[in-house]
Amino acid sequence: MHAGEPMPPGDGVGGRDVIAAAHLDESTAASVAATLQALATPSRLLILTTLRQSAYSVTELATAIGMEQSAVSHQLRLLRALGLVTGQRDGRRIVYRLYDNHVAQLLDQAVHHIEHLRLGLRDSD
Amino acid sequence: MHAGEPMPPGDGVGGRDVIAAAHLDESTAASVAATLQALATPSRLLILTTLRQSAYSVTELATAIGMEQSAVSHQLRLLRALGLVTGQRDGRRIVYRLYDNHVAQLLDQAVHHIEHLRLGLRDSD
DNA sequence: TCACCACATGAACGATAGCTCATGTATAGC
DNA sequence: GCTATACATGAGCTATCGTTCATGTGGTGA
Repeated sequence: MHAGEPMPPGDGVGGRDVIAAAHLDESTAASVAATLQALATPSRLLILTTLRQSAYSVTELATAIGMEQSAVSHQLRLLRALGLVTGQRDGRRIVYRLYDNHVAQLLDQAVHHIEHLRLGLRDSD
Repeated sequence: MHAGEPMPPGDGVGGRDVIAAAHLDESTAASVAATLQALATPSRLLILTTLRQSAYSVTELATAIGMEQSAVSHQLRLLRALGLVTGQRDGRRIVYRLYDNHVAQLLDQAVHHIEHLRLGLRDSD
């Protein structure tokens, strides 16, 4: 008798069933959280969604987003360490792009779900 | 083998094509980032993945995860404000559960993608 | 009504994040 | 070689986060 009922959270919105985030141990939770941190800040989210359209150099990114070069570089370092983007020299520039399709999908789905969630938000309490 | 090419993001795993995180304006980026912040911390991630299995009261959650009741309550307040969980009285307890299926899917897909990403991570630089 | 339980909430504190500023490193052109 | 460009990096500052501690609020049963 935990909480009343087992209550799987499905009221039928999506219908599509992914296997599970079932039961994370603390270390997995920490590592997943660390990667999600990368998506959890406006600046990095802008960097990633910009890179999702096409590859960009650091300066191009900075101007496109409206951040300073140094700030962008710092964030790119982080994103690289997390395996979300890769950089490749081209002359004196370094062209960054998303690491692979998983990153693009993670981005898309996150934005997709969150838009739906925000639509369902009432000013209840 | 996957880091080199351009990448139209529709080809891969799911087959289901979400529209795109295409070009976020700053305010959308901020709001999406705010929601993702909720998944970006070990404690909240543990709370959410626990609630994904079934509904729990605050005290149950606290013991299950190994946090203090106050800390859990603080985080639940945040998660509630973001529309990720809902609470409902049952006697003197308040039973929390995920708000809807979008939350569950967001959780699942995030964990799923990130596990794949972490598998592809080498100790490069 | 009174004690008790479950949860919420405000204040305070240490830790961390993201930015700017200044400087270092690598490539290209002269 | 020298200079300019493009990017990386370290130090430092401020703001914010997540936690704990103490206290408030609401429901329950004697």
